Amino acid sequence: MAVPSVADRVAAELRLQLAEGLLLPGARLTESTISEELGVSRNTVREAFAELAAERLVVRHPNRGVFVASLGPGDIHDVYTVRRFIEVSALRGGGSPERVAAVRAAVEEGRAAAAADDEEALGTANQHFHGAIVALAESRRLNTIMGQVLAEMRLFFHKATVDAHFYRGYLDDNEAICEALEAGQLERAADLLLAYLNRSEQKQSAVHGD
Amino acid sequence: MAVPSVADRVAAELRLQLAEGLLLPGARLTESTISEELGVSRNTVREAFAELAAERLVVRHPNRGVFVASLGPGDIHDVYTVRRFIEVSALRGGGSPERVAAVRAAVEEGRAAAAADDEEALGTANQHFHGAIVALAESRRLNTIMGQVLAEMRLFFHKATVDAHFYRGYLDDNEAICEALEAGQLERAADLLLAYLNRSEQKQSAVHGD
DNA sequence: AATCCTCGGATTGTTCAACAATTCCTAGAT
DNA sequence: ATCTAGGAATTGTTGAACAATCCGAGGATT
Repeated sequence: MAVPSVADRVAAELRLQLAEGLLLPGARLTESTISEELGVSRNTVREAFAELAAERLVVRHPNRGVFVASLGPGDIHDVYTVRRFIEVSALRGGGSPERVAAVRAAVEEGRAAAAADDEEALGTANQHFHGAIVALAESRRLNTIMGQVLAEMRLFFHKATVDAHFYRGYLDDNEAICEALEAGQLERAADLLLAYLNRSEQKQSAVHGD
Repeated sequence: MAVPSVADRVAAELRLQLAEGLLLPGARLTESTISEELGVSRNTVREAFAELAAERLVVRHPNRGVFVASLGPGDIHDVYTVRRFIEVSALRGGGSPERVAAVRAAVEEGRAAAAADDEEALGTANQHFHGAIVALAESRRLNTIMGQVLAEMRLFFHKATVDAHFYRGYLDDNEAICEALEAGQLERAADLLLAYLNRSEQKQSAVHGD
């Protein structure tokens, strides 16, 4: 029951292609093309665009069309500001044992990916880790906000992952943060996470525009 | 230039009616009615609905229609959780003199409204106050998130404002928080705000369902 | 009387076709 | 080289149509 609407499925398909890196930032999405490509009406594509635009994955230029969102230096800082606010607060608040276990699971997922030399899996494991931190707060709204932010970041992380060992250095950070969390040293964990985010932002803005 | 699209104008009109309390939570919005009422196509109304649904002002029940969002007890707690995370972090981070001045301005706006016995204005002044706190962070994304949260709250605050002096008690809280901020006592300001939010949540969940 | 069933009526989900408005590109004129 | 005028292409919006789904009102059954 409760089959997702066609518009939702189109949006999901586009989200997938965006995450996959098939559609690069700045690329144009023409309604008619997608319409016939997916075998749906132009109007339905339009509704899907509205969804994606609300999630900031796509930008609408009136009368010009929709384009894959491309984040400038200002946006990168902005995204990290949101992450600092939400993730650090969540970590400082701690969480139930199950939620803490989920954080630990994400760390192990990262280790496994590193052992298998799977950079792709390493990246998603890292995102799971930060998602699990926000999930500590048990807030539906914060979870969706974080989900959108992570989706936004996937958009321009593709450039970064060219550097094979990009996420490698984060493994120990995650481990340390997780240990502090498990030990109940919330302030310390929060400080570690904050430092991590600051470093990550610097790296990112170094890779991208100035 | 850059005339907003018709769909945007419809969405804006509905947003207005929602904030105004003309459309109460749970009310149904039929496409055809709004369509002829505003003299636009049903398809356009549909796009407007997509916008509002993304802002959580409205919920879509598949094949049943869209309804004005109504927040249950869990949602109230959730909204306050988001506010605690974002507002407190923003306050703790301080801001530029101009942004601090904006917070002060919101406090004075509240005082003026109280002097004029205008409960309506008092409510919006209070929202300006909290908006100004988030604005300290100078983050576009945090501002829009906060805007959506405040819009969500306006939806069910109408019940509360029946009590004529509901916001009255907040005036001194805001004053104290603002003074601490101006004095650079950020931790103290953050503590005050946190206490305020906790009290406010209790009041709200007392007024609404258990 | 209460429950179940069926059948219309109404509304949503989706498509299609059309047209105005706008942008972009190109070719020609100055 | 710059400017202007067309013209093609795309978006924005409308209107109508139809299938799918939901809801309520009676009727039949126990």
